[in-house]
Amino acid sequence: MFKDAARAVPQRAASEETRRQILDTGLVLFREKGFDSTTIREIATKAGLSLGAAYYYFTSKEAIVAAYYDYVQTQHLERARQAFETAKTFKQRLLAAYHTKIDVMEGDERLLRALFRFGGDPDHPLSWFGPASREQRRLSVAVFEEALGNEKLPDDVRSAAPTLLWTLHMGVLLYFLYDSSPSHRRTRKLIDAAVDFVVDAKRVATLPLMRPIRRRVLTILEEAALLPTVAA
Amino acid sequence: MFKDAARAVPQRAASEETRRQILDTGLVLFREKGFDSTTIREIATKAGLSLGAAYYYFTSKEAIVAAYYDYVQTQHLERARQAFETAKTFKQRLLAAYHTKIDVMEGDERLLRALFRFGGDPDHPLSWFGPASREQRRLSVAVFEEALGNEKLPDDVRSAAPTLLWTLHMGVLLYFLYDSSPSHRRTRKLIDAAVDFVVDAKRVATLPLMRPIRRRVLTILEEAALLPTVAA
DNA sequence: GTCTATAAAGGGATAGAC
DNA sequence: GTCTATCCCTTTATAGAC
Repeated sequence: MFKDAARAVPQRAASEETRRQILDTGLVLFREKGFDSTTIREIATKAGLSLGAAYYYFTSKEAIVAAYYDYVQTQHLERARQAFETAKTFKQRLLAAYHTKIDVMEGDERLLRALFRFGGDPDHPLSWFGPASREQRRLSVAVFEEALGNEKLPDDVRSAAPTLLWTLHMGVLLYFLYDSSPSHRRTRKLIDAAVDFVVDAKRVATLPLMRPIRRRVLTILEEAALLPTVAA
Repeated sequence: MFKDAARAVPQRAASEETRRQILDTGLVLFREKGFDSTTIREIATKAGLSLGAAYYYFTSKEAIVAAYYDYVQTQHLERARQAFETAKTFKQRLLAAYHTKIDVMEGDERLLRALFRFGGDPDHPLSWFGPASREQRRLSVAVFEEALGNEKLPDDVRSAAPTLLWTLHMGVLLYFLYDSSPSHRRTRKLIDAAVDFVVDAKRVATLPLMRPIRRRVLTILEEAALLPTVAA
């Protein structure tokens, strides 16, 4: 994830091994004790390395968490695709897209909180919306693009939908982070309800009658640069 | 803002003066150099005090930024109320509520980014949604409650609206933080467009016909604990 | 209650030797 | 690639002046 997540692109297998060692150790500790309470010194020691060595592989503590999100992204795409194969309806595909994301992240809340922490600050390289994380975001949005499949949609909706679904997904993640219900039941329920809403909204928004209103809303969002621009 | 924003409730006027001195100096430096690059040592020195004195008044660096948000809150309420006095329509009141918030914060983006940074992490005392900031949030929502004025609204809408408007306001703030257009023109335009949308949405949502759908959506949000519960 | 001076623990990040 | 040493910072703590 993000610029400088790794300082070195390791050349040898041994080096790749060391990197993985630091990452895994770091994740274990982050999960156990949270982000703040875990020190790089501790990670390095537990991984059998010196402090400096850890910094050779990761430019900062955050970079370790960022690398974790790369993993989440890969996993999400993989699991979602798998689910898409058997999902018949649009609704089922949407449900799969959202639920698989939570599946991947379940158990890692403390870690994710650390990640989320830097998201709001545009100055920060780990910002959710900043230029440094563009590629990450693109991959994240792409899953929702795949979820649309070959659903018949007006052009403007098709081009806006992935970003809108991704935005909803950010909201769900935020909810997830605060959700202390057993097995994240509340998050699961919220996803189900949200997907129902999306399906309804899609039905209404794609009515020919609704085109002018829809265009007006989408134009506002485009002008605000909140959506990729549609060719007029 | 938040628990422990100030360690001491000052007793003497002189002491209040010192506190203000630290706060002001801190804000100047934060604005100039950002949050990370400013040290408490520097704040203390420039304010003509010892390091210990700074810590006597503020438990942490964040606490200084948090104190700034107290000021934003106070200013927002004051300016919004002033604008409400001359605002005739619902739309004008909404516009006032959103624009005055930006008015107060304009020029302080770097500072706000530092604040925002901790918002997403529920473990953090400065979280936007956590229990520690409950009172702050209540005050922040209250402005939007006042914006509703004596507008005629169904009970369920009236009780949900302030929180919904506040949520929109959080979105606007996020946009604001990323908005580098001159004079934040884009943010201003977005607010105008969003308020138009809200006014339309209100019109539609309060149609007697829409009651069942409205109830369904509000119930989902209530069950997700995203809204204060309405008496059935 | 307000503040100075000072020390020390602890951790992020970096420089430079090997 | 890896290590040690070091810097600088936050934060806590303490002793005492006024």
